[in-house]
Amino acid sequence: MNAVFRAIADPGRRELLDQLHIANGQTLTQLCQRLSMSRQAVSKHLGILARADLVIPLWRGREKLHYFNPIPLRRISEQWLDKYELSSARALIDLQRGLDALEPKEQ
Amino acid sequence: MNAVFRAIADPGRRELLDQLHIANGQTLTQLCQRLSMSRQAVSKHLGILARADLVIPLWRGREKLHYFNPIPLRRISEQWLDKYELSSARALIDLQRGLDALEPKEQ
DNA sequence: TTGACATGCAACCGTTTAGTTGCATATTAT
DNA sequence: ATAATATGCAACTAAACGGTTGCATGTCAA
Repeated sequence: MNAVFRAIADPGRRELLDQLHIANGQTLTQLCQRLSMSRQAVSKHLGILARADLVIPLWRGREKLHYFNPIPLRRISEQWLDKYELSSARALIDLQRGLDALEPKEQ
Repeated sequence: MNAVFRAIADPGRRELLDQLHIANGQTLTQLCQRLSMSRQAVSKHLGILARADLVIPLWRGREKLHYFNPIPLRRISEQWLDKYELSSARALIDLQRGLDALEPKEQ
């Protein structure tokens, strides 16, 4: 799961996911036409996304079509984010208590 | 929002969030006792988490209590993850189509 | 079969990152 | 007042990262 977190940490790679979200199954050349990144840069980013399973490449002759895979993001959501989401009210109450114990002088 | 993505990209910082999730409002010294990280390392990580608003520090005398703030994660969830979640079925169909157009020979 | 096209690979460079070490500051307790 | 405690700050190092350049490989089309 760490590979996914690292992969989505870069704005360029998130932009890349957005592109595939708009039009799935694009080639490397198509992607770098829209993204004002060099081919090599895009290629490296796609490699990182593929290693994180966020992108699945399919060879079609000399072209490599890139497909977005939503499963890793769902795992992040269910196995990580939700844990904090469920107790977020509790966390905010804790914070409020901390503030209450501190602020009386500042009134 | 980029600061949040970068903040949660590091496993040590995610561990730190987990600690605060278990017990909110801990001090720097308490946190590095449980985490087998040096004090300076934890301190730097807390700085990054605080700059991303994931942690809110409150001074109490010479102690600094650290509170987890769930709001940025909720924003990630609602303004970023959900976009992909909603169209995840579509993405999987696209991928299946790509596979179908390729695999007949491999049967 | 040859030239154009799509991509990969490897070396390199500058910057950022995570982490350490050493010292400084401020607060509490004796 | 002084010693112990809690934290901050600055400089430094090693590794990772994002990006570029140059060349190699494989596929299609004339």
